[in-house]
Amino acid sequence: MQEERRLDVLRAIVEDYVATEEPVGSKALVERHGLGVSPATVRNDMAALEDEGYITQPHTSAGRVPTDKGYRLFVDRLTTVKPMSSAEKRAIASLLDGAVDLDDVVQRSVRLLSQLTRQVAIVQYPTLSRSTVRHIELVALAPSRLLVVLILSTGRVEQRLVELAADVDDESIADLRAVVNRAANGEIIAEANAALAALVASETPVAPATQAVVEALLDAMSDHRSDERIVVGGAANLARYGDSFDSAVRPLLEALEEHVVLLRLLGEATTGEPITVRIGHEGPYQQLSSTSVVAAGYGPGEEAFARLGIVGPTRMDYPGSMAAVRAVARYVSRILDEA
Amino acid sequence: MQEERRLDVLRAIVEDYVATEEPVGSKALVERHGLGVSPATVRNDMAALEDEGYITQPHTSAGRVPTDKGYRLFVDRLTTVKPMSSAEKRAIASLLDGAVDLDDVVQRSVRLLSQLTRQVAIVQYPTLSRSTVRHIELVALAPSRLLVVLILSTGRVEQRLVELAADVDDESIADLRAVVNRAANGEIIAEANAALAALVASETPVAPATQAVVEALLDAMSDHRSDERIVVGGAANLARYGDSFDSAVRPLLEALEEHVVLLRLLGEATTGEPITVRIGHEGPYQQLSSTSVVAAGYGPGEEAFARLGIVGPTRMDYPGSMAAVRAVARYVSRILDEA
DNA sequence: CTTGGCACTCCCGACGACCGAGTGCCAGAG
DNA sequence: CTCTGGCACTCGGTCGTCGGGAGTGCCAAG
Repeated sequence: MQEERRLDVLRAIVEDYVATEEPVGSKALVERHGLGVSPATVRNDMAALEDEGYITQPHTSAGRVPTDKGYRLFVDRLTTVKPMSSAEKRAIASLLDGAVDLDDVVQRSVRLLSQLTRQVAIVQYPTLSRSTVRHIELVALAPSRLLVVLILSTGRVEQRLVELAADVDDESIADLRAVVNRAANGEIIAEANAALAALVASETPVAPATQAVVEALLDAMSDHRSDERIVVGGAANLARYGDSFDSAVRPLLEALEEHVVLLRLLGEATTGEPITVRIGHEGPYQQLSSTSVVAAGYGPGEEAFARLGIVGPTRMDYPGSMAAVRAVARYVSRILDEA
Repeated sequence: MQEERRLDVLRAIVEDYVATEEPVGSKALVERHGLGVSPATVRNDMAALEDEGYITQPHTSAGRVPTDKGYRLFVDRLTTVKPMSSAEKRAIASLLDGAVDLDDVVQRSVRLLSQLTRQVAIVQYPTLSRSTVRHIELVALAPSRLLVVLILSTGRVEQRLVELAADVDDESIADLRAVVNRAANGEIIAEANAALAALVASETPVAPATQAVVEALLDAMSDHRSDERIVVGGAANLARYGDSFDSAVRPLLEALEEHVVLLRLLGEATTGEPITVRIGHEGPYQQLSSTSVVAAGYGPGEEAFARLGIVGPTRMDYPGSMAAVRAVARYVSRILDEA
């Protein structure tokens, strides 16, 4: 009974603090939220919550502010992700539906996320590792010069230029095209990789052209650069941080330049929980101890191909952010599914 | 004679103010720079400079600060672009030489520029308009679904997905491929555009597939998005702005999100002056009246394909920035020349 | 367990004084 | 005519003081 009210108090503190950015006191709390008790009672609850480490006061005799632990409890137990309004859903759908290619999808998603949450948004390009090979095309640019084009299920296209020692005719190119497509098409990258490697190993002696093309394909598949690609947007929202410039904005601005850091922030693409929240010090970087990350995996089918999310101050609107991230992740997944 | 000393005073004021970020007074000036006159003399000169609008004082009886007009005079007449040290040149060369493709060149240039100048760097992708068509590839993803791939001489690859009303067989795809390649290969974009358009116009009746593919190609060629593509880096340097957060950082952060704004800031790629400086209010945006832009065109050959530059506070190190921008523009041009 | 009362703490903004850097002006020297 | 030293003046920034007010913790009573 009292336990329940305490949680109500914590929720009220979090909501008020997020809204006002100021430490919240017992009196203001009972006024703004309709908890039917007196300030004194709330004070007792606050003292208990402080003992348990959910809130603190910046100075003796000021209002209370949630701790990271408090936000954690709030996110885990005191809030449900509120679904987007149908108007918002329509806006999301219409904005994303106009996308013409993968780059465009990613760009639009970043923009959308940052506008919805008014925070900095991050979208990782779909990684190669879980996608499947849709088609391999060989184009003869010159008699001894092949363009190898690898088209993946996510819509990514990787290309490699191959110089051959000797000229090849159209027929053998067609043969080779058929061979590599038979080996790799429809397979996920890892399988395709193995199949192509086996192709070279089994064939004796290996034709030089086959050798060269397969090498180019393996190279294209293992290319880590596309795994690491990340797009950031909404940095202008940092301007709203107001105070706490040095403690929050500066390290975050630096982090935004380091895509490796961002990748770690987004975390691993897990198949379990659809949405992850990292609050303040829970993240891997001490300098970002006053920022939180809300992220989700996305991708066609069941498994997560890549991640997207937002970064903001620990004092942020978690329910809203979570809802936005989830919604965008779903729509993007759906679009990738259709493509 | 006195005129000359006045300009010395102005130069000293600009240099000191850029270094210290504080209004500079007559006494400090004669101490730090070796002008062999007394503070009182300098004061007279300052009064004259102020009358002419080159400097102002923030409050009565504080030091002087250069105006935009003062910076302009400084840039035009009081400074020469100092060449980079050979160590810096080597660093630039080694950093840029490792680039593997166009994307990589652009990425590295941004990073380099922002590190050299400690400002926000902007690099525009080379525009399509001057590049030539290297190859067009059609890939049947499904019987009624074609992937159109356009490969340009600059290394850019544009792709479009085309949905056809009816299925097409491999043979007609091969025919179509041959037709469009014959029309466009080796031509610069404008010519290719015209040739393809003529293709559709001459053929009667136009096959629906041809129509659709040509439309996709025209779209890809005239796609303004790749003209507008811009990469920004070094936003973390904004954190050093210190004061003037609202007046300078906020609008700049917002501008960085709007690539159209950045394009206007970089200005037109002119063949004349190799390097342009826009100081404060000289730019097209009132909100950015306390930021300056140093930019230069770059590209293979004589004519500028695209632009790159830096954006920073009006109170910035112009000689250093100009040197860095010029150096990077030259090296990038050279690399594109070789490729 | 809740509530009203009460004394206490301490942040914050206003007020005022002081200090010092910097200026403008003037009269005198070169 | 130009430069210089002197001098009075201005004014922004800093520091200490000082209430006001919001908020707290504790206690005794319901």
